[in-house]
Amino acid sequence: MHAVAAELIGCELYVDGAGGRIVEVEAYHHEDPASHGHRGRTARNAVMFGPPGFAYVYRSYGIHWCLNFVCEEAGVADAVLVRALEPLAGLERMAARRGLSAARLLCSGPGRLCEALGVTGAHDGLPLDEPPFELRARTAAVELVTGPRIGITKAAELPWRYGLAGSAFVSRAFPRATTSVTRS
DNA sequence: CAGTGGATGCTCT
DNA sequence: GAGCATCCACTGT
Repeated sequence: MHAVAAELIGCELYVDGAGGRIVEVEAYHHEDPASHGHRGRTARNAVMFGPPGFAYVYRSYGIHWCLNFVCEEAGVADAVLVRALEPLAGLERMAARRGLSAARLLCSGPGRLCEALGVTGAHDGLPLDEPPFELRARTAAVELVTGPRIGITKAAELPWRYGLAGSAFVSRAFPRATTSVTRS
């Protein structure tokens, strides 16, 4: 799961052609109290318990949608929350859906990103390697930043938030940033 | 800038 | 009935 999180930074994600480079994600482990999968399978999190490579989409605070990548084999509810993208394609459609034009704010947050890409509960359980999704692996090594996850109360100290070092499109700056370089 | 509070709906206790 | 893996507008410096 951490390997998947680190691997996703720098990849490109599109939904119906709109999207960009993944610059921020968070890892959620099945034994992690902050994870939706921690308390066992329910109607909402059922997709987390399925095979990897599928989208787990849930409603957040009654208002926003959040998109996760399911990791690990079926039965192990690990997932990676996609928190921010650097917009690269479909800028006009994303701006229209967000009611904004500032590229900076189009996809810099899990709720914003889903609104910009048009991701909703209808995408829950869909495979991420087939339309409307498109996922492109990165072609070069990237420099990673890690830090505590955002907006949670349980296990808030775990440094399981991953970012692309120096990106202006992360949802929030990484405090006390420690960096590391991945392989491509 | 930083900090606060409201919107809003669904899931789980 | 509480508690959210959020965002935005508004306040006061």
